[in-house]
Amino acid sequence: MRIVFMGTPDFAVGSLEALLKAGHEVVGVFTQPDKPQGRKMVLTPPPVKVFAENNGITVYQPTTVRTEEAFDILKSLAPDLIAVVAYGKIIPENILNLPKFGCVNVHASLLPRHRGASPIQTSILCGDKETGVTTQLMDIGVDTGDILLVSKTQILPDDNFETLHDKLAVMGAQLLVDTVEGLENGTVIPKKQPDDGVTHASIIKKEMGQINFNKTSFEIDCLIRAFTPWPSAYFFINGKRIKVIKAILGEKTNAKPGTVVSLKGGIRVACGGETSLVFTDLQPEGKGVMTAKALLNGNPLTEGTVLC
RNA sequence: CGCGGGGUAGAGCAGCCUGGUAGCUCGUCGGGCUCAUAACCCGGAGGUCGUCGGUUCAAAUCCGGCCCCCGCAA
Repeated sequence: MRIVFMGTPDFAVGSLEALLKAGHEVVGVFTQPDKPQGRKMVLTPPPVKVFAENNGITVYQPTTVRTEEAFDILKSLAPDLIAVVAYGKIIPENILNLPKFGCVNVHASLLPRHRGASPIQTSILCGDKETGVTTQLMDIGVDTGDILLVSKTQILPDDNFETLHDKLAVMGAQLLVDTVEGLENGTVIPKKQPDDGVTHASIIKKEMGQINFNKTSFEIDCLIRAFTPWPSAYFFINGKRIKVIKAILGEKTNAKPGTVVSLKGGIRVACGGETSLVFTDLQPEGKGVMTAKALLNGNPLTEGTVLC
């Protein structure tokens, strides 16, 4: 099948690769423009662009696809289907209606749950036990299109954004190939999304990573796992930001939330609901990731200190 | 030229301003104590102080170049 692929980050690369391996003819790739990145603000191409170029596929990087120019390009590519995976732009109606099989999107949640920008983080943040990937036939709304196929998986207690992201990227790639095949031979029937169970996953802001010790240890642990490795959950010691990379749930305590109750096996802090959380791996600003024990070697912290 | 922290023993840090003996906590090795211990006591090993050059009788420390790591911002 003639396919135009739209996608940007790592998450999308596997899907593009899978389409190629499945023997589809990817006639063009749309991805976000190169952006300055990192400490030196070096102009960096998105992962999908790098992969596409290495495979000899023409890459287009319009600032927006809401132009006649972009539409004309797509028209001339004459795709049977457009595959959209974490592209980062909203596709206008005229493009949605262009390909014979429409625009198929891979979304990293079980729609209609967690529609929107950050399904992976939000599913962990909410403490979901189960998640997955969904392919949908895109319509005008954000992630409101008819469901094509679904693939489920568990969220393990020690899954963080990175591990879950990688897992879902692989599942998503396979699901996309299956979906395309199913549409082609007519075995996949679009199904309207149910009206109940709709939730939204908002854009992640760094401030959302600040730990509120009044929440329960489970809620805080979910925040840590959802935000690792980016943008990280954090708190402050003497005005210095400390990122929490990893924590484990601790025993009950009736100490005031935020109080350091023990330094054995990690930094054990009292949380809301008489729970406690043990920070085991942390990263002070300007430093690398280190174990709680290492942090304590050079930064004497006493039991009873109240963090915020 | 975006802002900033840092590179000293296996780990985390101090020492640098006010040049001259290499320090602390943890780990590690050996010994001791204890019913016992992530406990305690005694003892030991382990460092070209990121790199190159300069100043000096003398540089971890002062000066200049370079490499690398990280936080913020984007």
